[in-house]
Amino acid sequence: METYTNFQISEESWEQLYSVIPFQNNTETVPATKQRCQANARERDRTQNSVNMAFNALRLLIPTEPPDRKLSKIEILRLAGSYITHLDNQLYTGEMEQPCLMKSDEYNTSMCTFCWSSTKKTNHR
DNA sequence: TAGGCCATCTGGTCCT
DNA sequence: AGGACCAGATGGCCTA
Repeated sequence: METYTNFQISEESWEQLYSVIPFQNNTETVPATKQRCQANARERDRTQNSVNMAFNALRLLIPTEPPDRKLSKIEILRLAGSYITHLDNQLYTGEMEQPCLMKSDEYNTSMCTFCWSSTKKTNHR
């Protein structure tokens, strides 16, 4: 049994589609399928406009080296958590005099990723 | 080629 | 009832 749900179908295309797809019962199956496709479209829209935009916004707040480094979603979440910890450390230890001691896996140093990143920025000036 | 990542679909649950 | 949210499944793309 083939499925026809992997298409993005515009509202205008539905009438055309009804005549092509061999639905068993046009009065019941088609409206249900149409509802499903509408739900799919909403979900697509939600993922693109809500979830992904939120990830993009969060990404902009995370300093990396290089700054435009591509991060996956899981990396964004993990680094955001690390960054919060880093900022928390900074809050309690004062300014950048004392880099916090979280280990950076990324650079294999004893300095945390964000202290490392801001040190590199400073050195470039 | 295997593994990671992502978009999309789907059905279930919750909320208004 | 309909929409939002969520998690699991699936298939495609990319990279080491």
